Amino acid sequence: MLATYTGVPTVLSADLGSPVTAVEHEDCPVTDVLRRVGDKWSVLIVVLLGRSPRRFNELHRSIEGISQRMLTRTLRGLERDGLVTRSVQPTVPATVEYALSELGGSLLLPLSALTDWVMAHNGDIALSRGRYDSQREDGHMS
Amino acid sequence: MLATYTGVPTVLSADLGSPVTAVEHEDCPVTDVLRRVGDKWSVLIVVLLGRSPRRFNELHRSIEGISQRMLTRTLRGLERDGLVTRSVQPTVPATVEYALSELGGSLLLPLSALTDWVMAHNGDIALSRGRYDSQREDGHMS
DNA sequence: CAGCATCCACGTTGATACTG
DNA sequence: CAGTATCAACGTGGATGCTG
Repeated sequence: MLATYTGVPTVLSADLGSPVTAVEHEDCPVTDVLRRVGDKWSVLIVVLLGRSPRRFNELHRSIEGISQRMLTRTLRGLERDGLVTRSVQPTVPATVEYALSELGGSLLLPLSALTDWVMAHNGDIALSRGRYDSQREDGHMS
Repeated sequence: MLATYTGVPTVLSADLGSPVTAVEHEDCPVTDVLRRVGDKWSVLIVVLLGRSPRRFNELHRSIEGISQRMLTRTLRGLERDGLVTRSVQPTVPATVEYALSELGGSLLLPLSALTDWVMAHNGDIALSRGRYDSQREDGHMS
């Protein structure tokens, strides 16, 4: 089931300037997607919509703690990038359904690779943090 | 070369509360790593250290535009999580070498999955943005 | 129901100056 | 060389009130 991939990570063979310039870093499409993935709500919304399409308030109720403003903003961003589709039914009052696009669906796979890694190494990270933090608090003598 | 994986993305089968509570979202180790991956410098530093270990100022020169403060902060964060190792040579003045740990190296694979996805679909995203933006500016009539 | 507009708090990042 | 300390700017996210 788990193919233990042994090749060289492609990030290591990517062509980077030396030094990496500020513009290169800022204009890089990867940087761009990483920012999106790192924001507070995008991934959660993508995952939820990956399970089933939902209307605006349905989504709002699915996520405790998200403000209306941020739900709107995040959905607009995802829609703009083509990851999410927005369809308005001309009922009164209006009904709007959000769904994952094919592009958005394809993002779930690399996303899963990342979340699987976290679940596998989460314990190591916690241990490392524990060690690091305890070394500072008790005297941090050389 | 490219194994077209057809299984169900594991993020979709992950157990989530309904609604997802604020605490669940905040305490989730995945959320945590996503924030790190989404910050401005972490991934770049991980990739650079994945190519070769470097000293502090070496790293500083490798990345145009990063401030000394942010380089320090980012390295501390990566070290705390156990992704990067820091070794001090007792020379005068001190020499400090940073390197990717085994854990950090293992992160390069899921990271590559993500960056590969971006390189493959970058064009789609750009097109979608173009369409979205032009629809708003020219009159956005119904 | 599905938003937008406004104002505000906070966290992240950057600039600058200084140190073992 | 490899940092720390302080202050300032900016962007993200939240609260509240209003609307087609």
